[in-house]
Amino acid sequence: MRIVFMGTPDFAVGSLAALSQWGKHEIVGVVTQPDRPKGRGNKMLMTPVKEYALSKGYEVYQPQKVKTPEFVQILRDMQPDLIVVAAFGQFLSQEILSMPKYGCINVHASLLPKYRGAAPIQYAIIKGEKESGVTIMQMDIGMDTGAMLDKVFVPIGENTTMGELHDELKTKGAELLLTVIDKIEAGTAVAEPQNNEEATYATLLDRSMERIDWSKSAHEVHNLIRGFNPAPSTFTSLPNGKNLKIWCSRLTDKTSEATPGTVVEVSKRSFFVACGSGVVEITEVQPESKKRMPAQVFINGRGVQVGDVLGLQ
RNA sequence: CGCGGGGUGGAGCAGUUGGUAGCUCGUCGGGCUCAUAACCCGAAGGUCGGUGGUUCAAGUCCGCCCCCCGCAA
Repeated sequence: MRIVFMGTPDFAVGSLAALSQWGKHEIVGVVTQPDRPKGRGNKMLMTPVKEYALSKGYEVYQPQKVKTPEFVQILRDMQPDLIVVAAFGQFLSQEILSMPKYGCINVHASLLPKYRGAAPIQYAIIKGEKESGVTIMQMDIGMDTGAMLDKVFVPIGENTTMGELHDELKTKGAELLLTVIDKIEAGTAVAEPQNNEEATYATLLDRSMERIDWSKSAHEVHNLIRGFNPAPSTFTSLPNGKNLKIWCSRLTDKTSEATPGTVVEVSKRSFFVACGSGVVEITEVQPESKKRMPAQVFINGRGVQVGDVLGLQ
């Protein structure tokens, strides 16, 4: 069948690459977000999906809005039998949803109806979930509200980071996508409606969430740190007023009455910070203007001492 | 030309008003120990990012270049 793929970040590349390598169906177009100025120097950067699509020689489209009559016509000219969407970042209109013979399906990185929305992988970890997964659904006009076609489950360990979970969901999601497409083509796919009562939302991440609130519990702090690793990462402030990114932590069974944010112990390999309840061990950091480094190395350079209080500014 | 911070032995840092380059760790050798990421003794290892310049003298001052990073979008 003729497939149009819509996606933007690295997560979507997993699905596009799987379709490409599969080779069973023709990818007649790839739609992704427009290039935007990003990073130091504000250079224009293409999306990961565009980069991959170009390397495979696919036609790439980057409309500001797919809903415009102009782009809808372009889509129609592609004569898609199926539209596959993965972390695209734009809403589709009913006109587009009903265009392909087999409809539009979405690869979503959570166990719907939980964590509908933009940042499902981060939220699953921040909320301390023990399990997440990928859901493939038929799209409808709502945000991740369509009937579910299939799911794959992935366990989340105590120290699993967002990056690790992301990579696993990307792979598992891509595999699942191929089996679902087979079922759709064979007419054996079964769509199960979502229970809206159980829906939760993973709203867009907000910059202010990156600052660690040490008055929260050690579990919450640890979940935030690993949920934001490797992006956008969390930070706190040092006594000298400079910021310190916190990349990696471990839970401990220590306790402390010290003010939250206080460095209560500095060992050779890491340092320990008091939280609202419990103590977290910090194992990897990044000072301003420096590369990320193991806490051990930071300590060697006299980065922290017992008694320092983090997060005061 | 978005704003800003850095490049000093393998790593992370210090280096004051320009005048023999230090610290913590690692590495190597030796010792102690049931043992160790612990402790003790000793050793190796640096043209101070590059390039011009000022000076009797530059890691330290000035110009240009290269690389790295934080913030903002």
